[in-house]
Amino acid sequence: MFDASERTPLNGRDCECRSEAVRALFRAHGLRCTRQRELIYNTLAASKAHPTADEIFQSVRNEEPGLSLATVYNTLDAFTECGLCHRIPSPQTNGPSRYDTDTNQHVHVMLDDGRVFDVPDDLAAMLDHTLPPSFVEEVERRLGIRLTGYQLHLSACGCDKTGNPSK
Amino acid sequence: MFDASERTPLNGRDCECRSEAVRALFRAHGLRCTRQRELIYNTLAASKAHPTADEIFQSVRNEEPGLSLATVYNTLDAFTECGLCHRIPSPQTNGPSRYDTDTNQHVHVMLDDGRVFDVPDDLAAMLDHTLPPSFVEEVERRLGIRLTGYQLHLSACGCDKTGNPSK
DNA sequence: TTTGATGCAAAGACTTTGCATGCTT
DNA sequence: AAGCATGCAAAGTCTTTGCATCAAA
Repeated sequence: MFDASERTPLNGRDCECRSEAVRALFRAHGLRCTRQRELIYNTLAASKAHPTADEIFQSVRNEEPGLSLATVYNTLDAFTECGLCHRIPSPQTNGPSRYDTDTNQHVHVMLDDGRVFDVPDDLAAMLDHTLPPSFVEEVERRLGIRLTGYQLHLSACGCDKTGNPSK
Repeated sequence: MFDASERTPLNGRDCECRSEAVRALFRAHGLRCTRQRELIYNTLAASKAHPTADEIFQSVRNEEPGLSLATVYNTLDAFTECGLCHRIPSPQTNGPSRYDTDTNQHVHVMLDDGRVFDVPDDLAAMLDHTLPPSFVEEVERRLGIRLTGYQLHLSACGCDKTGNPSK
């Protein structure tokens, strides 16, 4: 989609020369355009590893040494708030949240070590992704709540070369 | 199952008179029997609200004023470790984990405010709970991991009297 | 008696917030 | 010029850990 490595080598202060597509995306979502936000967005979008706030921070810091971790958190909040990314809470206690610009419904696998993978779409298609409307209605009626979404979480551990669970 | 309110009124220091069933359960799971653990287990098992460590702490503190929050955490870890309960990580950032002695597979609804409900079994039965074996095999093969479990999480918000989403 | 559990306080991981300054609009 | 974003440090929430003491096996 937007690849951090595609940005111009004009690593300067002049924002106007930078990825107009991202800036348009920000405007469309009511976000101000700042250099920090662009870098953070590009880094997040370029990764398939569902990076943590700190991982993004470390990565962007190379190009933007003054960057603050608080800004990364604030920015990711803003993105999440306006639908530009999803926050994936950690399944571990005190584990860091992870972020994903792919806001389409998809299935995540959470590893015991905290990593998160996407299940490839062709595999996910083997599952029935739809909740029966009657189920949704009944749950809402009986629990007095309004369902807003759902997620299938697979749990897993990594494997060694022999295919046996590691760790 | 085990109801805290069913315990004998001998609220004394003599453990031998207390719920032998729970003590047997602990032994069967390789856990030492202590007054604190019994109280914590009974309180957790008596609740359907998926209480947090702190909620359990507050509740047990009435009968066991010396109880430490650290002990509650340590105990819940021990329970979780040996399969006596499940830990439900919070979907919120910095939100407290919740605990559940019902270790059967069941569907949870996570409210935006952090509460967790069980979906009644008769409703959950409307869903197909099984992952196709071919799906599991393919995921394991292509991602190089070993699937250990899965969970369907519904997201929801509470409703006001009119059935409209609240908050 | 040996080993593990408890209580306390301190530390730890992650995230948010207050406030002065600076950049966007 | 007005208002939101940034950076920094401090604070906040939840959880874990070190250590001396105590209870269970």
